[in-house]
Amino acid sequence: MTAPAMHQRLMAFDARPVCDLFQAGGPDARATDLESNVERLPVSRANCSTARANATLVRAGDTRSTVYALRRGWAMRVAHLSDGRRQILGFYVPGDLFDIETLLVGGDLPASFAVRALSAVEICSFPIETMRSIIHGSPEQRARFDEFAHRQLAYAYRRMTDIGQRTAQGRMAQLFLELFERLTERGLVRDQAFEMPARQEHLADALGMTPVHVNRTLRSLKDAGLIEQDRRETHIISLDGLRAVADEQ
Amino acid sequence: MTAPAMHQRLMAFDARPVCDLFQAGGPDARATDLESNVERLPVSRANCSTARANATLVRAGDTRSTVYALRRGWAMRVAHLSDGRRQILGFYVPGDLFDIETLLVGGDLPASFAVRALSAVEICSFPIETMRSIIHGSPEQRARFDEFAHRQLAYAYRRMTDIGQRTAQGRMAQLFLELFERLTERGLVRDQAFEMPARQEHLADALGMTPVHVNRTLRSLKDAGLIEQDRRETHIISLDGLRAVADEQ
DNA sequence: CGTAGAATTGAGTGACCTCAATCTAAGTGG
DNA sequence: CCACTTAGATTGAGGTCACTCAATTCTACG
Repeated sequence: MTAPAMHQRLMAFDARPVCDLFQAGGPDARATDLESNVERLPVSRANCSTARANATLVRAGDTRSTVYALRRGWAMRVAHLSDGRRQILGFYVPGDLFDIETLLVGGDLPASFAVRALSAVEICSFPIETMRSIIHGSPEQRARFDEFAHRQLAYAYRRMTDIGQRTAQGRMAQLFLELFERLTERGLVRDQAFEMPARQEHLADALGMTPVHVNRTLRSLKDAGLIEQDRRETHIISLDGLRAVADEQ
Repeated sequence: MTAPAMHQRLMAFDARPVCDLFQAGGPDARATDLESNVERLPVSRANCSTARANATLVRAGDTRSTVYALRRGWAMRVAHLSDGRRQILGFYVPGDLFDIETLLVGGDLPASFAVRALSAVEICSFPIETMRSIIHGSPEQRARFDEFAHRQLAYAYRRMTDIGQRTAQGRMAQLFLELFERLTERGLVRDQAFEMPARQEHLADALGMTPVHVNRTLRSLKDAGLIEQDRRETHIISLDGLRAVADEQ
């Protein structure tokens, strides 16, 4: 399929629902059914695909012409160091758009950081030009996108503060609270519990600590009666307690 | 002065040169004279003001209607914790625009993080509406702004990686290299040396370490013959050596 | 000079790391 | 249905990087 033809096909279906993802998702956007927010996106299945855990979705250094929506599973933005160390810059959960920063750079600037699947994922790709025309077409869409960019920056700043200033327990609590909020917006939290495919190893790389220490930190949070973990589910027992730890440490 | 009147006055002078600040500043933008890039901005002096070191330029929680250009001195974006700890999220150097993320949020969302003067500063303020109309008026300006936002995010991600993964020496080297590059773009580097008003205390808060340890880390970099510090000047002796430390540690 | 802010240095401590072993759960093939 | 495998979680012991506290020296500036 030639590039123009693909462009045309994607423009054909109603693109508006996709852009609902831009919405920050206020209280009224909360869904009662798990993943319903994602499921109701009438996206053409043709441009959707799956990838297994650990697959590289966006390679650092590639020039990009696509943005993605994550429909199932988790993904992560990763900075790799030459000696194998890595920093997870952020997690993407179902319903998130990713690599959308591409839209911010005019030319064909290469991606600075990779995006990799954390679990098995189902993603949906859109030509950058489609997205760009959507954004440029309407001030409201533009505003949503701007707010999206602003959010990314705010999350990065908060995580930076966590890693730089907080103890292991404080960082962990902050991360759980962030995920709790984001997943709540997406309707992916039930009874203060949510599915979390991230391994202790991932938490370690996201919070700037070792897997071993993540384990001990989690234990202390469990012993304090703040959280529980069962299988792949994380349960927040005491939201207030977790907030206290997050603030103080 | 009423708000509309102020708006009108600011729209009167040629706003284009101000927006040159949006330019990333490629190799051809390099100036030979110190601060000439900043000095040649024909900005109305009427909306310029000065502040002394440590003054709060943007308070966290305030709703904002202004963006700023930094003409002299350094400023910093700061996240404050309840118990007095703080994380410096980034430094602003002469020629930088700041609090411009305001433009990203449509409503009157309050600023998430404060901006404070690091040294005595001279700043220049613009009503947000002026900036907004400039950006919306031209695709090129819009693209410059987008690239600006993208840069902010990239810097934040890099710093996060530094704090999370690198040793004290690696972080310090990375920071010096970033400042070196940015100040070079602004023509504020001469003989691989630049003026740096940031105290060890500031470096500590930016890199997630204590002032005492910053001191010892600086000493080790000096002893290794990588940098020198004299008065308020920081001199990069071995750019390659510093890069090696930055990459490996 | 005298004073205050900043930098420097020493000594002791603790949070977090490293290395390495063990345990658990969930496949997988016979 | 059960050995076998493997990824992940857990625990222990010991080391170290960076922190805390506190004293001293330097530097700028009135």
